[in-house]
Amino acid sequence: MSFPPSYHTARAKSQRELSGEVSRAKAVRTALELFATSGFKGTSIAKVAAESGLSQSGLLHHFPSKVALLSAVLEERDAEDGVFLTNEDGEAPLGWDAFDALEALVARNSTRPQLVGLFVRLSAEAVEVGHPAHTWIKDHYAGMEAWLTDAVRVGQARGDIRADAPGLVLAHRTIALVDGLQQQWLLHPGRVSMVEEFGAYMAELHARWGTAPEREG
Amino acid sequence: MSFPPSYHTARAKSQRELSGEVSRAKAVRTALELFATSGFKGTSIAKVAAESGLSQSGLLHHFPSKVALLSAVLEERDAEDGVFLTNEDGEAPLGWDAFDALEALVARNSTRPQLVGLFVRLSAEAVEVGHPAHTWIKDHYAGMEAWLTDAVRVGQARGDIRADAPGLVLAHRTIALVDGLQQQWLLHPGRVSMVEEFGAYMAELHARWGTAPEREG
DNA sequence: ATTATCTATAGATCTATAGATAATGC
DNA sequence: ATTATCTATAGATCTATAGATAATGC
Repeated sequence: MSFPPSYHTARAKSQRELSGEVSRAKAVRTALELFATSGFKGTSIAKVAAESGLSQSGLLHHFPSKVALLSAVLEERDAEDGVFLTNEDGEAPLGWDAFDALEALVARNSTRPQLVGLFVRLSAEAVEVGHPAHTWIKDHYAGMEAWLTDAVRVGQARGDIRADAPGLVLAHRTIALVDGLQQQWLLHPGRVSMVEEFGAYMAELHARWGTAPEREG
Repeated sequence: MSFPPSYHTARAKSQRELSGEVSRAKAVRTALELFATSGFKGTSIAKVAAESGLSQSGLLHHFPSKVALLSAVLEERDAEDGVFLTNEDGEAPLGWDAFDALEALVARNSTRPQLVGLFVRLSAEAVEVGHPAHTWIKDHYAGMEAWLTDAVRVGQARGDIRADAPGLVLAHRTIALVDGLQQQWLLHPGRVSMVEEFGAYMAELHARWGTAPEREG
C-alpha cells in the first residue's frame, strides 16, 4: 500500500518524519493534560517530555520553548471547540441556534474533563497581564461576547427573540454561567450536572425571551 | 497614653512585639495581593518578603512555610467575606435576604479587585487534588451551596419564594453567575459591570420565582 | 543537508534551614 | 528565655543551549 513519491504531488513522508509528527502530536496532547491539571506555570517541560516518552531536549526540538508548546496546545483546543461552534457551512450559528450550539458544547464538555480543566486553569492564570495566554483569553471572551450579542440581534430580526431582550446582558450571563458551572463541575462532578443545569437555564431563557407560545413547564 | 502593665489584664506589648505583628499583617496583605496576581505557585516567598520589607528568613520566621502563609491569606479573605454574609446576630441571612446579601457582596467586590483576583486565581489552581487550598475551595463551594439551598427552602416556608422553585439548581446557577462575572470583570473591567449584570439577574429571579405581585419590567 | 533524537550542563530561581545578633521579659 | 530579624547557603528544580549521533533525501 505504499507508492513511490512520483505518485503524489508531495513526496511520501519517511518513517522518521512520521515518527516526528507522532512525537509532536503526543507531546501536545500530554502538555494539554498536564496544563489542565497543574496549569502552565505549574507544569515543567521535563514532565511533559517524560510523559511523552521524549528527553527534554527531544521535546524542545519540536517546540523551541515552553511558550511555543503552550501556543500549540491552545491551537489544538480552539480547533476542537471551533468544530463544535460551527455549522456545516463553517459559519457560526445565530439566533436561538447559537444557544443550542452552546448547549451542545456543554454536553460535549461534560465528557471531556481535560478540556474543561485546561480552560478553567488557563483562563484564571491568564488574567495576569503579560501571561503568555493573556491575549488569547481576552480574544476568547471578546469573541464569545460578539458572537452571542450578534446571535440575539439576529434572533430579534428573525422574530424569534423578543425585541426588548438585553443582548449584551444575556451574552455575559450565559458565558458566566458556562464558566461557573465548569468550575463547580470540576470540583464536584457527581453533584453538579452541567448539562441539566444549563438545560434548565435554556428553558427559562426561551420562556422569558422567546416569542413562541410558551409550553407548560 | 501608655499605661504600665498592671493597668491591663495582659501585660502591654513591647514595641518589638508590636513590630512583629505589623510585619506579619503586612506580609499577609502583600501575599494576598501577589497570590491574586500570580497565583500561589507563581509567587515566590522571596518576592513576598521583598515587598513586605523583610528578608526571606524574616518572613519565614512568622510563617514557617509558604503553605502556612497561604493559610493565613485564606483566613484573612474568609474573615473579610464572612462579615459581609452575616447579619447583626452573626447568622447567615435566609430567604430572599440571602440573595440580597450576595448582591451586596458583589457590589463590595466590584471595588476590591484584589480579593476577586485572589478568589479567581486560587479557585482554579486549587481544583488540583493535593493543592494546599484544595480542601478550602471544596468547603467553600459546599458551604455556598448549602447556604443558598437553605435560603430557598426558608423563603418557601415563609411564602416569599414559589414552592416549585428548584433550590439546588438556583443555588448552582447563582454561584456560577457570580464566579463567571468575576472572571469577565477581571479581564474587561470597563465592559462588564458585575453589579448591573447581577442586579438584572436578581430582578429576573424575583419575577420568575417570587410570590409577590410582579411589577412591570 | 535536514531531521529526530540524545547526553551533558550552564545559569537562574526557589524553598527551607543553620546559625548569628540584638532587644526585651522574668 | 523569647522574639524579631539578619546573612549565608544547601539542595532541588526549572528553562534553555551546546554539541553529538544516526537516519534519510538530494
